[in-house]
Amino acid sequence: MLSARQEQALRFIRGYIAEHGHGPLLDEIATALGIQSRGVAHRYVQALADAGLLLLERGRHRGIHLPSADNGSDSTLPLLGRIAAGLPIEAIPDQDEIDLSTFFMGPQRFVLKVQGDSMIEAGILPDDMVIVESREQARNDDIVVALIDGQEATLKRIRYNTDGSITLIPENSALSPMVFSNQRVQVQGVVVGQMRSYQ
Amino acid sequence: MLSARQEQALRFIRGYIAEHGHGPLLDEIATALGIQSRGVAHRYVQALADAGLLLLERGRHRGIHLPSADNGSDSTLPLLGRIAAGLPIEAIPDQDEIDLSTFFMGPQRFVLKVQGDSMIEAGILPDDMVIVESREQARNDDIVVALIDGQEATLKRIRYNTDGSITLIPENSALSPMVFSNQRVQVQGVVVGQMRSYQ
DNA sequence: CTTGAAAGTTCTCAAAAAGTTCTCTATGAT
DNA sequence: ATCATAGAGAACTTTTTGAGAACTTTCAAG
Repeated sequence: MLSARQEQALRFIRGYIAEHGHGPLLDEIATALGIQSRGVAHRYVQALADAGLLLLERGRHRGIHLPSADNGSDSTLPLLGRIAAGLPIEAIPDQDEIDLSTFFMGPQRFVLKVQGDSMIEAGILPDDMVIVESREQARNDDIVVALIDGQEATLKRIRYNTDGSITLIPENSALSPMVFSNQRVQVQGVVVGQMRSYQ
Repeated sequence: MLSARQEQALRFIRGYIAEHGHGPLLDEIATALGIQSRGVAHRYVQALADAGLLLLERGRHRGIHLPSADNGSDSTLPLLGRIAAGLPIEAIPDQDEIDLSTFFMGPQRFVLKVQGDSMIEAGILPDDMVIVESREQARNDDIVVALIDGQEATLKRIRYNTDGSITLIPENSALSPMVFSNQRVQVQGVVVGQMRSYQ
C-alpha cells in the first residue's frame, strides 16, 4: 500500500509525463512535493518502482517511465488544473486525477447519442453523448428524456407548473417552449452527464 | 454483534474510504465520533477487524482497508440509441455499449477544468472538463490549449494562416479572434474530448 | 576525447506522525 | 454486585518523512 506522500509523488509523475511526454527530474519531484532533498524524492520513486507502478532506467537522466500495462489498463487521467483565458494553467490543489471508469457510472444509467440542435444553447450539440439516469421523476430545470404521448422522445429542460401541467423547454432560441398536460408527458430519465469526442 | 458506537465507526470508515480512496487515521475516527482518545478509536477498529468487517495492516499509517467485498463493477453503460426531437429513440445497430474507461483514454492525455466562457458557442461551458492530448502541432480549426508569450494559457480554436501567423478564435461572439506571430504562440495540446457532469 | 556540470544513487541522522498497548475511571443494564 | 460498554490519557513502538552529505554515472559542450 502506498503512503500518502508516495501517492502524491505518483500523481505528480503521471501528470508530468502526460504533459511533457517524458519523466521529471528528481529535483522537480522534490520541488513539486515541497521538499528540499533529492534523496527523499529518489526514495519515493524507488518505492513506486518496487510496487511496479514505475519503470526506471538506472542512472539515466529522466529515466522514469510508466509501465506499458499501466498505460492500457488504467482508466485515470491526470487533472492538471483549470484553464482560463489570460492566465497560466492553475493547478487544482486537492483533486489530481479523474477516474473515467467511475466518473459517470451509476445504477440505471444509459447513454444516448444526440440528434438535432434543440439543446444547443445548453452546450449539448448534435452527436454528443448524454448519460441518462432512468427515473420517472425529475426536478425543475433538469434536462430530461421525455416521451410525449408515448411516441415522441425528446431531450428538453423540464418545468413542473403549479397548475399540474408540464413545460418542456428547448435550449435554442429558434424553438419555443411547449406546455403539455402531465398525462401526455412521461419522463424516461434525467441527464446526469454529457460527453463529446473530437476525433 | 456490534455496539452502537462500533457501527458508527464502521459507517464513518466506509464513507471516508468511498470519499478519499484510502482509510482514515485513528485520530480522524476519534474526531468524527467526538472522542479525544486515539486509543479508544483503535479499540473500535480492532473490534471491527475481529468481526471481519475491516482489514488492517498492522502498524501501517492509514492501514485500514475494506475486505474485498468490493465490486467487479464494470465500466460500461448501454448505448441505447439516438434521441431526436419528434421521434422515438432510434436504436443504434452496431454499437450497443460504451466503455467509459477507454472512451477518452490515450497516451499523453490530461484533463483540464474550464474557466470562463470563451468557447461557449462551441458547446464548452464553464466548469466543463476537457481532455487534452499533449502535442505541439495542431490542425486547422482544432481547439487547442495555447500558451501566448510563454505566459497566458488559453483555450481557443486555432488557424494557421498562409503568411505564417496564427489566429486564435474564441467561440464567443462577444470576443474577437486575435492574430499572433507564430513565435508568440506555443501549442500545448489539442482538445480531443469534453465532458460535463450535471450533479 | 576530455571535462565539468547535472542528475541519479546511497547513506546516515533526526524528528514527526501514527499505530499499539496499557491502566484508570465512569455509567448503565442485568 | 457484576459485567459490558465507553472514554481519557500515558507510554511505547514502528512507520513515515525530511535533510543533507558523499559518491557515481550520464550527457553535452568544447
